[in-house]
Amino acid sequence: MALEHAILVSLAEKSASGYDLARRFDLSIGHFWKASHQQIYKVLARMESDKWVESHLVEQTGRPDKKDYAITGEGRAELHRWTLEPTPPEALRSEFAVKVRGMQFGDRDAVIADVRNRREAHRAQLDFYLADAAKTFPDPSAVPEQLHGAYLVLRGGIRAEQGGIDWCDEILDYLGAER
Amino acid sequence: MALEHAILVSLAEKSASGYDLARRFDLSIGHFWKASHQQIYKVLARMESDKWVESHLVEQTGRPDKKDYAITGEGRAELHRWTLEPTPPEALRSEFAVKVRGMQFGDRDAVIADVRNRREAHRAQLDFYLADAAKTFPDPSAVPEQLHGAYLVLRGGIRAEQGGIDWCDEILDYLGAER
DNA sequence: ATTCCCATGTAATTAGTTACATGATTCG
DNA sequence: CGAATCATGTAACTAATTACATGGGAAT
Repeated sequence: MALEHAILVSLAEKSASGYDLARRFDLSIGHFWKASHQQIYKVLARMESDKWVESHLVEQTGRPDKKDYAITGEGRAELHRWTLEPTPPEALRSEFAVKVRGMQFGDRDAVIADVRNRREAHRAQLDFYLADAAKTFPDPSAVPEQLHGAYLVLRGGIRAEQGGIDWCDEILDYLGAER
Repeated sequence: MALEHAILVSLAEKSASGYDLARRFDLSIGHFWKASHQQIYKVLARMESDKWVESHLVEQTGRPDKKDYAITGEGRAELHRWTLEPTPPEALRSEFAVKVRGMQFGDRDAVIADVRNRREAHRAQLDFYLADAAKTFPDPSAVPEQLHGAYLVLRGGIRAEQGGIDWCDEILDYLGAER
């Protein structure tokens, strides 16, 4: 499982509560690894019993207490060990592609509407990434080394979204539909 | 679950045994929806009890008997109904992206080797797709209508692999590594 | 008044993976 | 002689989703 490692990366950058992690997974990290808060709490508990992370209770007033999780030495060692392993090819699962493939057996107009929809979603995500890039990395040639990974993943996100838009455009053009 | 619908699309194109489907999922369809034979047999059984497919036994000599599965009228109706639904955004899970993001906490050379590896895998897959496209769709402007979906998905595959190569190249260049 | 944010979880279910099992035939 | 292909499954396990649960404070 790689959710553990996504959490380790996030905690190595900065300690956080389960709730914080869930929000991070809704924002930056979640764009290439989705996880629900239920899943995160469950995995955090296992990681704590494995000594990869440790928590301490932060008492708060006016809002619920929280547990702050920090990565341990063992967690950092595991993270390092993990980068030495070759990454297995990931199992693609695109319901959208299945639908495009099967459009002859369904409603052509509905599938075209779905493609337009998807195009808009890609465009919105691209705008979000571009804004993030402009703000966080105004000068790509002057990114501090510890942010190289974050920069390159953001670049990957931008490429993926632009690629998604281009494919949707090709589909719409090919089918003679309006964009 | 969308494995059902991927199977329905495949069976709508042509009847097949579970074993045949498993091979199709290793080849064309599997490039955007992976499934193991165990999973396929399990889902086929459920689909048969739901009356989406029906099977009949084909006795063979010199090799094991098999069950040929065919889509039913109800299965076709379900497939059509499914195309009317908006496709939910899919949950991305890219362990590779997590690793790139976390490379500062690991072994830089190992991650670079992993990127090169990934680039080669994309290139091999791209070659496979390009050969398939040249053979199956020599003239993209003359694709029979019932193959439009297959053509467009293959185009999507080509775009995705090329995009993957380009991203790997950007990473290697940015890190000052040889391609 | 209602909804959103903060914060953490449990329970039940479904989906998917890994390991195991069988057995004839064909190819190198 | 050993591996690959054909063919279908079961069993055990892990991962992920969905639904449920609680409760104060802040904002509209």
